[in-house]
Amino acid sequence: MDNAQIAEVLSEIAVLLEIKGENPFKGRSYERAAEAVANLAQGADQVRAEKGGLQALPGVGKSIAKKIEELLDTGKCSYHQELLAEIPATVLDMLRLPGLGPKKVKMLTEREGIFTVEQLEKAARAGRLRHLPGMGEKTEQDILRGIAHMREYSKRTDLGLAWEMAESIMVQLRQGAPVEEMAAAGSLRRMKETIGDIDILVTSDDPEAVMERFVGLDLAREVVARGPTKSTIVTAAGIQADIRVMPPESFGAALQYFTGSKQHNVTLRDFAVRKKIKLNEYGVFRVEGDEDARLGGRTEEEMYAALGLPLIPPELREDLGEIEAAREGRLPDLVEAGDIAGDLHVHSDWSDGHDTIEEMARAAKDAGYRYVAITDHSRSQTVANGLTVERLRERRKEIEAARKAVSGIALLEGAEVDIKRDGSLDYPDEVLAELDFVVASVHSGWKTDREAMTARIITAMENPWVDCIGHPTGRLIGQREPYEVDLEAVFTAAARLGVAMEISSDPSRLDLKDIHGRRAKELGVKLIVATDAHRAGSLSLIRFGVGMARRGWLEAGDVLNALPLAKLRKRLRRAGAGRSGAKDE
DNA sequence: GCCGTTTTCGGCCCGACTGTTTTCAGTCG
Repeated sequence: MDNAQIAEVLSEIAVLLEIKGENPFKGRSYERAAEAVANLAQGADQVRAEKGGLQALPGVGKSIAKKIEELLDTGKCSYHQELLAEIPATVLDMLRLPGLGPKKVKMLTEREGIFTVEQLEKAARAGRLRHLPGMGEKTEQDILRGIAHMREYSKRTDLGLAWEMAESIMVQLRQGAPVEEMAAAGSLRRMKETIGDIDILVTSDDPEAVMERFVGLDLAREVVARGPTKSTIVTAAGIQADIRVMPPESFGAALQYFTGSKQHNVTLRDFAVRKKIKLNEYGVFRVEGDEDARLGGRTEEEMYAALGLPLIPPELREDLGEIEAAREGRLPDLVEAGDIAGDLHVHSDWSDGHDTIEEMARAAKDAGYRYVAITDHSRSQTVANGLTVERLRERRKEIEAARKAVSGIALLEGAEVDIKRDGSLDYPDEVLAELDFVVASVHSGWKTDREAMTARIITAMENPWVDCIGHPTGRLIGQREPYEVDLEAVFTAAARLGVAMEISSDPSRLDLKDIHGRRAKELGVKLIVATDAHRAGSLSLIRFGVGMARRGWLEAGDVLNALPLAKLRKRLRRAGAGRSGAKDE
C-alpha cells in the first residue's frame, strides 16, 4: 500500500470521526498524520524499517502508527472498516459540497436518512430540507448548485492555467479599479502543483469600487458572494476566485494569512502562542491583558520578525520543518528564476517542436539565457518525428548555422533519447558521444512492473553518455499516474553515477515533484530544471519548474543549469566519460 | 490522538461570513 493510499484512509478516518461528533482534536490528529504520510518522499514501509518505527513521523503516535502498520501489512485497517460500517462511504461525498460540514451531514443522515449525493439532490429538489434546523430555501439552492458544480469540475486546476487566470484578473483589476498593492496568495503563491481556487489580496482607498469591478469582470461567470471587503466569483474556466480588500497596514498580515498553508499557519500560531504573541489577518500582536499591543502587519517580514524569525519563502510553507529551520537559522537560500543560466531540454521542428532551431535560440537569448540545448526526440519516437542517426547528423549543420546567426548564446547539440524496455538507449554509444548533452527518458511501456522499471532506468543511467533522466516518473497531472518505480533506488544510483535528475517545468508534468526533488538532494543528486518546451513561447514555463525546485528546498548549488557554461560542461556526466571512456563504479 | 524551552495532563489557531436566527451555530479559509 503506497503513501497516498495510506493518507487517504487516515484522512477518511478523520472525516468519519468528525461526522460521528467525536472529540474534534482526535480527528485533527488523523488529518495531521495523513499529511505527514502524504508528504513523505520515501515509502512508509521504508520509514518503518529505517527509522525504527512510524512514530518517528511528526503527528504520528502509538495509536496511529499501529493503524499504518496494519495498512502496510494487510492493506486494511479494522478501525477504518468499523467506522465505515457505521457511516457509509457515500456520505463522505456529501461533505465535499460547499456549505455542508460534518454537523449538517450528521443531521441529514439521522433525521432524513440521506446517505448519498443523489438522495440529497432529490430531497433538495422536493423542498424537503428547508424545514430542518439551520437550513432554508437558500440552503437547498446552494446544495443543488454545489452538486452541479462538483459534477462539472471535480478536479483541481493545474498550476499553469490558474496562474494565467490570476494574471488576467489582476491586470483587469488594475485597469478598472483604484488598486494600490495587489498579490495572489494561497496555493498559487506557494506554487503547489494543483490549485483549488485563486485568492487575490488588494489594498485600496475605495474597496467598494474594487468589489464592483471584480464581480463585473468579463470572465466572472457567476457571483457566489459579494460583500463590502470580500467577494467570490466562479470564472469562465470553472475556477473559483476570491478577492479581499485590506487596509494597507494589514496587507502583509493578510498575505501571510491567506498564503497558508493551513498547516503552516496552525503550527506558526502555536509557536506564537508560546511567546504570548497572536497572529491574525490584521497584524501581529503582543498579548497583554485586555489590550493587545500591535507589533506590525504591513509586510510579511514584520509578521515573522515579531516571532524572531526570518521571512519564510511561500514555497516552503507546508509545515515540513520550515518553521524549525527558520528558528535555527538554517533556511535554504532557494534557487531563483534568475539563477537559471540555460534551458537544457527543448525541442525544435526537427522532431515534434513547433519552431526552428534558430527561433528557439533567439527566444532563449531573449529569456536572458547563456546557453540552450536542442534536445529533439530519438528515432523510436516515430509519432514525434524522432530523428534517425542520419537526420541527427544532418541537424548538426542547422545548429551550426543557427550558432552563426544568433550570437551571445551557446547552442548545445542535444537529444532526448528513449530508454528502451531493456534499459538500452535509442542511439548507439558512438552517436551519443558526438552530442553535447543527452537527456534520457521513458516514453513507452508504462505498465512495466516496479522492479523492471527501476532496473530499466538504472541500466540506462549506467550508460556513460547519459547526463540526465527526463521527467523521471512520467506522470501527467490529472491524466496519467506516474509509472511504478523505486525512486529511492534510482536516486541512489544517480548519486553514485553522477547522473542528474530533471525537474520538468511543464505544468502538466512537474516531474520530479517537490518532495522528490528534496529527497534527491538529500541523497546527493544534482537536479536540472528545464521546460521540455515544444515552442518558443513555452520557455517561460521555467517559472513553474523553479517553483517546484524551491518547494523541494533546492538552492542554486543543487541545480546544474544554474552554472555558467564552462562549469556546466565540467560537471556533466559526459565530461568524465570523455576522459576515462569507462563507466563509473 | 498527539505532544512538551511553561506541560506526561490539559491543552490543541482564529476571525469573517452565511443563513438562519433574534443572539448564534456551522462552515470556511
